[in-house]
Amino acid sequence: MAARPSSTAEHAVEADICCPPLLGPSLSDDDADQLAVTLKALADPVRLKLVNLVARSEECCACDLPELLDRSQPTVSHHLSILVKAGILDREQRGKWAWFRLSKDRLSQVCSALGNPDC
Amino acid sequence: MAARPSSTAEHAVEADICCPPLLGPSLSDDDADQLAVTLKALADPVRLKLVNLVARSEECCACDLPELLDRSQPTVSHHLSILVKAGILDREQRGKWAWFRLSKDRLSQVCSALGNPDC
DNA sequence: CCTTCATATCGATGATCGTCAATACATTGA
DNA sequence: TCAATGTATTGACGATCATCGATATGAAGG
Repeated sequence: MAARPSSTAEHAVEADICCPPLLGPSLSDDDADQLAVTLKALADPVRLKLVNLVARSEECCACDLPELLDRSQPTVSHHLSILVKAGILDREQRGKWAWFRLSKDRLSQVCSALGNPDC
Repeated sequence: MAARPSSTAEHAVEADICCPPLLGPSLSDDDADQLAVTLKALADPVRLKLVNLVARSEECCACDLPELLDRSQPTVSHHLSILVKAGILDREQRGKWAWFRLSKDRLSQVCSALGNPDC
């Protein structure tokens, strides 16, 4: 043999109907781009800790975060804006303070896009 | 008032016990770093399409991927090695061809780290 | 061996990213 | 309106990244 390899697994497209798009049917260029944008927003240690802090506290005042993260105020503000732009956090202005909450929908979307492990 | 803001939500740490680490208890620096590494590996459109292709076909020969992804052979090889190093794909050499399969464990880990939406 | 061919590595380049100091903007209270 | 203060934006810098052409590695067949 050695002409051209063919998979030993017969069932090319099978099961996994419950888990679009990553484990499910074909992933379009647009879907891949969009999912990558959201994952990029999460793929940073400082932003993960931000999400974790906000999730644990139900809501967080921006004024506390530079100290908690050991980062400068501009850096924290930068990361917060990325998370808000990605739809992962919601921002609310109260007087001169900015409060942030988790927007759980987006995290659920990412989770199901990665394929529910219970499939 | 205006001395120092305090959250309007009384229950600071609550529920979400089922979903460590992102939505659960405190996320350590090491956990944040490790999760960020895995998410970075996924946070690229080409790599997402790679994972999707492999997942849909049960296994994939590297020889087909440059054409399917419209990328050069070195670029595809580079992305594959990142996914293998991140534990997302498994590599198996068969003769002169390299075959790749999904290592579902790692995706499940990421999914539960992001917090199961069924909480 | 030697050739063929699939894949990996190297080197380079342009783009994006994380970070901070400096500065601008916005809200409050006097 | 002015001073104080919380937050966002700007500008810059070093680091990392995605990409490809050229080249090296490695396996199969003659």
